[in-house]
This record gives sequence, structure tokens and C-alpha cells, in this order.
Amino acid sequence: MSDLKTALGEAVAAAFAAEGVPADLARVTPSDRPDLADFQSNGALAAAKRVGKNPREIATAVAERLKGDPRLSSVEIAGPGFINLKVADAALSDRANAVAADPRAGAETMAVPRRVIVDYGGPNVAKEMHVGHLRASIIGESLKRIYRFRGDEVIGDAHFGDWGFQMGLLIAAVCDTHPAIAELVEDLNARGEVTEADKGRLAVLATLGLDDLGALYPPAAERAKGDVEFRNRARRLTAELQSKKAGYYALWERFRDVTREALIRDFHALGVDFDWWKGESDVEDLIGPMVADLDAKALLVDDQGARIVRVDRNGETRPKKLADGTVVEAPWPDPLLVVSSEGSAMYGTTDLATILDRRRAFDFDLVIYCVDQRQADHFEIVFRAAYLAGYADEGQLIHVGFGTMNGTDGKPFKTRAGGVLKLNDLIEMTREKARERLHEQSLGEDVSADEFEEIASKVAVAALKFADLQNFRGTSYIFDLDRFSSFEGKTGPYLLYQVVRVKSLLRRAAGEAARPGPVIVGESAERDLVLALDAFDAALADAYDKKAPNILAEHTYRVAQAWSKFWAACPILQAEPAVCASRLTLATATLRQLELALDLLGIATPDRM
RNA sequence: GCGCCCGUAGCUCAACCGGAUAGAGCAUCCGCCUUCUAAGCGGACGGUUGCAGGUUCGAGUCCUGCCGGGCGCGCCA
Repeated sequence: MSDLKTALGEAVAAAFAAEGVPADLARVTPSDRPDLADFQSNGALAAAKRVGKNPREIATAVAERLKGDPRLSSVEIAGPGFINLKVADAALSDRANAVAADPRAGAETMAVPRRVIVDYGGPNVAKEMHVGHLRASIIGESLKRIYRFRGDEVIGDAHFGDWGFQMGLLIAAVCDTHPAIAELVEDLNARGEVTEADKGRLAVLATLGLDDLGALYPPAAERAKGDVEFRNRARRLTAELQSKKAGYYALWERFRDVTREALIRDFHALGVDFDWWKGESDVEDLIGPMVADLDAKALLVDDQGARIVRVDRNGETRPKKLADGTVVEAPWPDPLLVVSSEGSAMYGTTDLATILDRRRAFDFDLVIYCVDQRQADHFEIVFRAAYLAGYADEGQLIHVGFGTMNGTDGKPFKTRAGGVLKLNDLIEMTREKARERLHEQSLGEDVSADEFEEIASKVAVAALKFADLQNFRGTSYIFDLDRFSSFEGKTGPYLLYQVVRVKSLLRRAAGEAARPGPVIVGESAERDLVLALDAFDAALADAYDKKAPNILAEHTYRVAQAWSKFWAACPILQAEPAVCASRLTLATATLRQLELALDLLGIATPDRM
């Protein structure tokens, strides 16, 4: 069952072919002039250029062939050669009935499913989530759901940042401030193992909360910048952790566990859930063999004491400014730094090993890295190295970058105090606004305290997510607190509100024993609603191809808006029985598609609000 | 220095391989609740798509140059 756009596209293509003009140009799109038509084809214009004929002549001939099509109520030529198509009410009714009967609300699945990993979120040990994590989580989660819904087998991986230099910093900071822990760690280090008898003593580690770690880390990172001795100590601790020295490892396990537990909870509250919480630490054991393999493949080169893989092709170079200000012609992209001059693995090394790990655990066709746009060069380098080493096939690794959330000054967002805004604080602020609003509606009187809180959370999350998802992911945008926690207009709560209205209507209809029946399209608001519903599959496919959830967000808003106009223009329960039945079916179809689409955006809907 | 991204209404953002009159929301103003949830609906106002050229029947979209902003450029991740 295809949508009207596709079906009409095929009809126009057939007419093109019959006229001897290239049928591949016969694309049908929703009309730019809804006052004139439902759909249009601009193909005659492009075809005219290609075959050297007058576009109006082609359009006229094609239109003549289309006029017999019972699905079309009118076919007209306008301007230089636009073919304007109006769909017959009967065809719209048929389509509406098909969408209403379809559990997928008119969305297709793909003929050839792929195996896809979506790497998103970017959580790190000891770091509470801040607004900067919002985009990575929201966009990645939505892409994961869209891909899965279209039929792919999809794994969402948090790719937990739990290894590396920050761990050394954190160990140093904790040992300096917690003498009891320092003592335990040293003791375990000295003995070289953790035994059953140590279980009780390990309880002291449990006193370390995420708050403590979050407070300790920033000053430690700051200190490491200026304090060479401290930095070297942290490096040494990092190396000792990586060699799994018992005390440090036990301490690190606490870091990892306490952070992961809190983050899983926070992500879940945002409607973000990962299939894998693989950490950088999980690929640590793969790095040694991988380096040996790269060496065996003669890809590793010694350079300034480090070991690198050159990824530039055929001597690609680019002028490059050095630290001292001089400009030299250097290979581009930069090489992948695999082993530092101190012998440790780097960021890119871990990423490369992660590709191997994923290949082993899940034989992917595609890995989507939903990560900040600023990492674009880094991924280009890692991907090239992976292709060179044969760890993935060309094109299987894709970086889907997104822009930053900026403040009104155009720089990455900071609170007035100059700090980062914690994600939990943002959610709670928005939730509080939702509670106030719900009290104004005096909804608190009708629902339980638990449901009240659940509704407030859903409203808050919908507001935040939709505010982000309606922007194209690739561009940076200005984060405005008022806009993100706004409930009117083109917002998440508006969408929820339309869903709630349908649900309310259907509850009432059930009470009055009003039953849905065949759709008979008549009113213009009904036509518009069916046309909006019909566009679901195209929006999904486009969002999928472009990896751009904002396309689906836009579609969802249009359906909600068409529903709201329909609601205002067309009485439902008061209508005569056949019309009432038709409109109830439209309402049911709208509800299903809205809830599906919102779910794909990662937005859950309440029953009332 | 080189590279990538961006510049659209007062503000925040859209715009389907280049196509008709560049669309939404917010803000401002005017209407609409004795009828299914007014977090709504209708209407008005608002544009030289940063500037200058070029390609094209046709450019916000493609090309060149300039101006303005953001980001990146091996031993952090």
C-alpha cells in the first residue's frame, strides 16, 4: 500500500513514458500552492530542458493522459509547465481508510534491512549530564528509533567514556581528599588482589557518590593544566589503572558503577535507553593485538617518538600553521595517533579498537556516530584508518554531526553564573512550569498524585525534546530557556495536547456507544487532514535518508495542526451518524500516527493534561 | 595560515534532485468558549534570504569573490 504521492508519481511517470520523455523526472510533490492543487509535478520543466521541447507542450500532453485517472478530480497546467493535480474525494477516502486500518499508520518498511549501530549520548564517568548532552541523546535516540521502525536491526550504544587520563586525575583527587579510601587503595595495591576478606572494607568506597566525583573532577582537571607534578602523577596513576593494579582498579570500578547507575536513570527519565553500555575500558584488551596487527600490515609509522597511521591519500596536503606560527605544507588529514610517545593508547586508538569490538559482537552494515560536529576531522581520520586496516568497508562508518547549543552570545551555552546548566535542573525547572500549568487547569483534582507527576514529566520532556528536534541537527542554535520551556505554539506540549484531545474524544465516543465507520471525505479540513496523514511515509524516509529527525518533527507538527483545525471546524459526536462514524475513524487514524511519530521522536504521551 | 559549518521577518527556526506568491512559532494588534479539553482556532502586521557578480527559461538553494559569526587543525577525550 503506497501513499498518494508515490501512487500519483507512478501514474505521472507512466504518462511521461507514453509521451516519450524521461520518466525518471516525473516526480510528484505536495503542492506549493494548496489553493490550486493537492500535488504537483514539475517534471515537464526538467524534461523540456533534456529533450529540447517546449515544457508546456509536454505538460499538456501528459495532462491529457492523466485526465482519465479516476483518482484525480482535476489536472491542470499552470505557469511555465507545472502540472497541478487535485485528488478526488473518493481516492482520499480510500487512502484514509487504508491508513486507519494499518497498524503502522501508513508507513512502509524497507525491502532490505540493515544491521546498524548508533553510537550516541557520550556520557562520561564522574560527569553529570548537562545541556550539552541533550542534543546527542535526543537526536541519537530518535535516529535509533526511526531506523528500527523502518525495519533495520539496530543497537544503541552509549559508548561510555570510562577510561583514560581523567580516571588518573580522579584517582589522585579522591586519594588526596579521602584518607580512608587512600589507605584501602594502597593496601590493595600492595597485596595485588582483592580477596573475599576485603568485601567489608570495600564498603568505604560506597560512600563515594556521583556528587562527590562531580565536585572533585573539575578542580583536578584545572590543576593538571598548570601543575606539572600533579599531571605526571595522574598520568602514572592512569597507567597503573590500565595495568589493573588491584587498589586503583577497585576504586575505578566504583567510579564506573556509581556513574553508570545514575546516568541510566537520568537517560531513562529523558526517554533515552541504550542497548549497550559498552565502555572504552571494554576494548582495552583489544588494543595490544590491534597495534600488533596494524604493525603487521605495515600501517604503523614512528614519528616524533609516537606511533601513527598515515591516512592521507596520494600525498594529499594542506598548508598548516605550527605552534610557533610558521606555515608548512603538511599531509592532510592528520595521521591517527595510535600510541603516544609515553606508550599509551589515545582517543582514536580506542575508537579504532571499538570498531573491531563491534564488528565481532554485531556484524554491522553501518555505524552511525551521533557526535558533536566539532569531531568531524577526528572521525574522518579514524574512519580512514579503519578502512585502511580492513576493519570496516568503505562507507560503513558515518559521522552524523550536530551543532552546539549556544547562548545568546553565540558561544556554547553557559548559565548566568558562568557554569554549565545541569540537565536534571533543566528538566526540573520545566517540570515545575508544567505543574503550575496543570494546577491552573485544576487537573490535580481529577488525577492521582502519581499520575499528576507523570503528566508533568511527560509535558516537560516533550517540551525540551521537541524544542531541540525541530531544528536541523547540523546547525548550531541559540538555547533560549523560555523557548525550551514554552507550552504554546509549535512545541512539544502542543503535540501532546492534540493527542490528549483525540483520546478524550474517543473516551467520550465509547461512552456514547458511537462507533467508527468508513471514511467519507467532504469538508476541506477533512481533506487537509488526510493529505497530512498521507505524508507520513515520505517524511520518515526522508528523515531516515538524511538522518534528520527534524523532518519527522515537522511532519508530526503538521498532522497535529491539521487535526486541530479539523477539530475546530468539524463537529464529530454531534454530526449525523455516518459522518460521525467517518470522523471517528479519522480521529483514530490520527491518534495512531501521532503517537507513533512522537514515539519515534522519543516523546511519550499522557492520557490527559 | 588552512579547512568545515552558518548568515532567511523584531526574536527563534523551516523550506522536498534549482520551480509558482520564501513558510511556521513567538512577540504586537483584532476576533472566537450555552457544543467533543481555548496548552486551541480564525484574521492582521511583518522579507532586497549578509554584500557583489556569475550559471540558468527560473537561484534562499549551484559557482566565484568579499563582509560577519561559530568550530577544528597529533601526544585531553
